[in-house]
Amino acid sequence: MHRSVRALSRGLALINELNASGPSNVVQLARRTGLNRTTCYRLLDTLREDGYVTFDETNALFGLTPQVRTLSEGVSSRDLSSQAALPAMFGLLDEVSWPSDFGVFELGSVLIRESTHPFSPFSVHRSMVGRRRSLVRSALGKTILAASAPALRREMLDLTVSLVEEDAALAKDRRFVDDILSQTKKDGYASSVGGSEAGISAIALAIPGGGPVLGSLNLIFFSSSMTPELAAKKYLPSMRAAVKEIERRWSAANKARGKLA
Amino acid sequence: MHRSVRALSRGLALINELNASGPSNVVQLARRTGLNRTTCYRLLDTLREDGYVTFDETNALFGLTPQVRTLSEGVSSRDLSSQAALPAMFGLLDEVSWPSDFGVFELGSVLIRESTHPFSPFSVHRSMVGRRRSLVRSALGKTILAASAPALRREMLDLTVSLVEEDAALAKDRRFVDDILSQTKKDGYASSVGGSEAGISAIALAIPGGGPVLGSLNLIFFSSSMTPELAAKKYLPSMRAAVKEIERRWSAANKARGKLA
DNA sequence: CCGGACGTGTTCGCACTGCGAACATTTCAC
DNA sequence: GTGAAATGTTCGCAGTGCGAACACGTCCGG
Repeated sequence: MHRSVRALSRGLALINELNASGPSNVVQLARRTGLNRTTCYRLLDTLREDGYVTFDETNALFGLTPQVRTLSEGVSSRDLSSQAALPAMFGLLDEVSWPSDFGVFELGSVLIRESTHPFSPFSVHRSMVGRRRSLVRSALGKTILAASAPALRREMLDLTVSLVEEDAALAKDRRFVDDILSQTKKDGYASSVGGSEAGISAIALAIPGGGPVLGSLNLIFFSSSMTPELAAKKYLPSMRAAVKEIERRWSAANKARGKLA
Repeated sequence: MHRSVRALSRGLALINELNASGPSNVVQLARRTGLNRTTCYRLLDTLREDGYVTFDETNALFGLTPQVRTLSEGVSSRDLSSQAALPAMFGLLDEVSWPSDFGVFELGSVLIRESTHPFSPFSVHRSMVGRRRSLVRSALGKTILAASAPALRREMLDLTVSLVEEDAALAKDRRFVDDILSQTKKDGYASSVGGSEAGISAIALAIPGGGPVLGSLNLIFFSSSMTPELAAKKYLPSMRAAVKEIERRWSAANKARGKLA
């Protein structure tokens, strides 16, 4: 068995933090990552030498350079669902201005695969892709649950119970889950208010895609600017169109793949 | 002075390699990064524990997970020019199917900021963002040169001479540079055949954006499928429309920014 | 059938890397 | 003008991370 390399984990945590919070000074970074301040200096210097980080001398701020994208850029090309989703999400962003995320079920929660957060004038977050949302509390998760066949749904909930500690109780609560299902089916969409973060609401649609549900698409907005009901009234048609387009691209991509194989 | 942390640099090199080449076995990774094989195991195990890497046991292949995008996703949101470019590039991809890159001049060469490579059915490369192209040999670079005012152009070339060893001779060659300018101005676009990679051609347009040139946009295609002249005939109108849209979004974004400041 | 080329996975002792307490200095609020 | 909170640097030592070496499976050509 190989031991793990502490210095690498720590360096990546730093990049993560810089990415999530933007340019920061050393003390902030040290506090938020829990690292010793000197250790931060050393790691940041390394990242700077390698071209991933810049240092603004006048304000003593460290920030990421576009080069960090050499670490991840190729990943999405392997993922057909994301490839299908992102172009449609840009279309949606053009129409409604609010950001949206595309997520898939994985290991008991929803993994966000693509996002137009960085491109929306109303975005609060910097980084969404790779983060997770609750299966039973987020709009993204609830709509996937409601769109799945009962047997598959059971499996998903079981996974949540065993893998996601903070959702285990809710996922076991039959009543709670049934309420999600009936509410979502009645409305035709799922919603959440202040779920992942105070002041932020979302509505979401599942992407059926033929077989087992592909994933789901949400739309994020400020709770103060409108209720989920109003958002649904204004934006559901656009979202439905986006879902349709994702399904179209998805099946087109699959067909192209079939030819190769 | 802080010394640098070798383990971190090595780990990042591994991610880079995985990103550029896709899932690989340990020996390939060790060879390509120049690391000891055991060191690779140790670093990869660390990355796996942290969720950045998966291991396919049956084929003994290591690959990146979508989580690596938590390292970089937020970066583009700070960069207005990229924010303006990507949506337009998706539109272009929809029309022509060939991938394109958006690049800006930096430190004597062109830094690729956005790319639709991962989304094109014809893409050869996995990862383009963050890589660099020659100022004097790539289509992307030549069109920026031709679109810049003489004084600025001189400065750019000087930077290239002093910072980019392999281009220094060409950048100093007055005749060579003049040829680039007259050719590009005559055609209305710049091109390259097999410049960065054998069998790959490109044509490119500058994005003026009012003041000093914003950057440039290229279109990539197989040299065997058509000549640059033919590509220009077929695709220049679409590219020009994309350039227009980028400029539009750019000035809109700047206006919005002005209001905040 | 056997050697040797090439792959995977693991062990372990030691050197040197990376750690962080401690110190010097500046900035700023009150 | 004084204290609280930054930034930036030094340096001796613990222990992390290193990689040579080992064990094993598989494929291929002579």
